[in-house]
Amino acid sequence: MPELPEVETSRRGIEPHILNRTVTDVIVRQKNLRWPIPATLKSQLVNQKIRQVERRGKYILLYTDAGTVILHLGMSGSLRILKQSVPPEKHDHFDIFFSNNKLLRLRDPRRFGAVLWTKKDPLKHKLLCDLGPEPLSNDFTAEYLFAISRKRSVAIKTLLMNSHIVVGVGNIYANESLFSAGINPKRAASKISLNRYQQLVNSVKSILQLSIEQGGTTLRDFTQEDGKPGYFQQTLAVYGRTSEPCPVCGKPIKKISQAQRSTFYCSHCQK
DNA sequence: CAAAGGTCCTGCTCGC
DNA sequence: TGCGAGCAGGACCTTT
Repeated sequence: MPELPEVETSRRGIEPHILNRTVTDVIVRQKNLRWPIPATLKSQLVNQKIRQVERRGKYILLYTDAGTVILHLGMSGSLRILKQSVPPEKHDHFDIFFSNNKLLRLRDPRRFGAVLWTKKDPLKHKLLCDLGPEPLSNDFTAEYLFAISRKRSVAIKTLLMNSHIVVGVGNIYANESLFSAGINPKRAASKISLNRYQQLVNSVKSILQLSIEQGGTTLRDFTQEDGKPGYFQQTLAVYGRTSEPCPVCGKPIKKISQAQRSTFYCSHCQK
């Protein structure tokens, strides 16, 4: 489910319910996610107040005075705020209970997500310390992408999805951004001009920003039991549209595989 | 061989 | 030769 817009929307959705609330209990039903949920998490977290709810890339960070919970939603994870009386379902692996009779519940059928705990600055954690810039920040520029790509033979789409280059651009938005910028996803990253990188950076920023705004409207109420994401109902130009007409030129959208992910593009509009 | 919104890890090649 | 960077492929899982 989650690309950056949904992770950010999830962060915004849970924040008002848990900020400054005290953890009263932690329940782990299935500890085997991407990595095991630490056995000591409950003893570390209970009685702590959530001091900040932040995001770095697709990681959500719950800061307390004792340490920080690092959450990742993987491919299929979602977070809900629920009353404590709501019974868990099959893939509800992890709950944090709060003093306001609510709980934060992680559901993740494929279990590619993660729940970790660190006592040090989470931005120095192994998984976070080498991440690239936030795509919506001023650090993500055409000059940056141009410079970092000079010796890269990988396809631009693969580069764009590399979280060590820039965080938060998942498969949907890599496809959509490249279409919007008119760049062929197979093009070697080293063979793209500064001007075209400017187009790409503009596209990434505007598409992610729009998606966050849409996610914000559809995911606003996290207290409901079915907080289903809806932002991807938005009109996508190429993603998932194999053989459909390109919205610009009408030629059929092509589907190929790159780095074991599906790529959708228009061979006429994207060079 | 099915594909799905993620990304870490391993092992290889290449260039200095 | 040794070393690091870059890269491809495999791995992790369940559901439709």
